[in-house]
Amino acid sequence: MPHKQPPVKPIPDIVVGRLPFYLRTLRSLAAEGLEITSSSELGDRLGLTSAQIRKDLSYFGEFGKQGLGYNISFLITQLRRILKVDRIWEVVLVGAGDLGRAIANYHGFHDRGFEIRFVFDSDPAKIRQPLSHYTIEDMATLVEKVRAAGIRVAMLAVPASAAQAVSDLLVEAGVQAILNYAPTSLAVPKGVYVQNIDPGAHMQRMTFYLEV
Amino acid sequence: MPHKQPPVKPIPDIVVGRLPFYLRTLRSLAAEGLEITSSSELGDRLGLTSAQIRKDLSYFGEFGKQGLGYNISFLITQLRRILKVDRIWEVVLVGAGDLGRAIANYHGFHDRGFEIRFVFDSDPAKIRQPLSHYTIEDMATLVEKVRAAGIRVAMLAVPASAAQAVSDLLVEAGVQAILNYAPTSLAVPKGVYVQNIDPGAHMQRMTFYLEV
DNA sequence: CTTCAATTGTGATACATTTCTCAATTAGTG
DNA sequence: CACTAATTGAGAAATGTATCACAATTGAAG
Repeated sequence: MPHKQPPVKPIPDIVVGRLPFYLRTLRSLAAEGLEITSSSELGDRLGLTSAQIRKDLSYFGEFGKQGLGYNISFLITQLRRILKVDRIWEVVLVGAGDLGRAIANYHGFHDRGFEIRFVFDSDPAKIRQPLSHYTIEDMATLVEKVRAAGIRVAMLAVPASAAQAVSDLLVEAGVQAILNYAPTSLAVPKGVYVQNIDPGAHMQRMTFYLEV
Repeated sequence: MPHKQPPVKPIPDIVVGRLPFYLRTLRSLAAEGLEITSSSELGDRLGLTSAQIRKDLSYFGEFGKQGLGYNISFLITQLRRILKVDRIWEVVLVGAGDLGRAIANYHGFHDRGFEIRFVFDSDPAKIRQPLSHYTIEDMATLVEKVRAAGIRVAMLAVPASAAQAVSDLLVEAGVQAILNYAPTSLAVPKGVYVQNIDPGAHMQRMTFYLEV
């Protein structure tokens, strides 16, 4: 009945990648007023098999009760701890174009463990202008400010042509995790994690399957 | 020396998912004025092994020349054909909030095979307002208009709470591919493809790896 | 108190994906 | 024309991931 402690073996990255979706689904179940769920209910909601969900969770411990299922709020707590979002990470947003603006105005990150602390842009016409409840700052001051604040997580919403240069600045400033919205590959040193968001790539992945 | 014809065996979806990134990288090489590349150059740019790139491409034919590499513009042509983006797909965008606005203003989709044809929202304050060079239309008219236009691809940029209902409308209208920006799982019938974009999930995937 | 239905966690198995390796081919060089 | 260096395509091997299947456990019902 005691649940085992943290990772003993390396966790497959593909498993890590599913955990945020488990967490998201659990929160939505909680919001519906449920207290208990099962691997098959989660699987149905997520389009995965129940076995996969149980196996994934088993990398981290024993969170369920045989015959009963999982206590939703307990599992939420565990997943938040595992993903290290049982705290708020300060984030730097670079790029105050349409996308940067949408990101700055989006209030869904806070619940998931993130809070934008700075917004930078290099366009003189934007610097010192307000954006959401931030003030856009000069990208020339990025390294010092980000480093001084100890920020380790960034969102990159600049044009592809500028992305690598900005990425280099972020790394120089001590950033270790970059969510890259620019449709280009970033070269970063070991120890820096990059996740890419490329809607065009997703679109093209779908058209492959459409009969013409 | 002849290159083989289209898929003879089922192509792993994970391979399909990488092709858009190969295409993106090839276009960027072409933009740099290069005419020839190799699997190792592509691999370096993409952070993949050369063997993986050769193996992936080999599902579709023989596009390279031993000793020489790949002709960039030829490979671009082939990938565009394979991904069926050697044409323009008309797309319906649902949701004219900050994100919908950013999507409507983004001009990067056209080059990759997509053109927004309609923008819908349900907010009376937005209906009939201009957005980029579109006019926001009443979501109540979505099914008829999308069906009449024969549109098969959608982008969904509405709040999570509305996403499933809108998805149902899109499916009813004949849409077969949905790029879902809402942080919720969609239930769709077989034959409808969904790709999810969830920046929060990407962020949480990265924090897992950060030492505290 | 026994039986039952539900459900977990996990070892074993099956399946999928990546990497390795190398024969074959190519263009360039002397 | 022979040699060399570069590079592909693909079978074989290695690795990684998902599914299966079932003992163990739980709470509820009778």
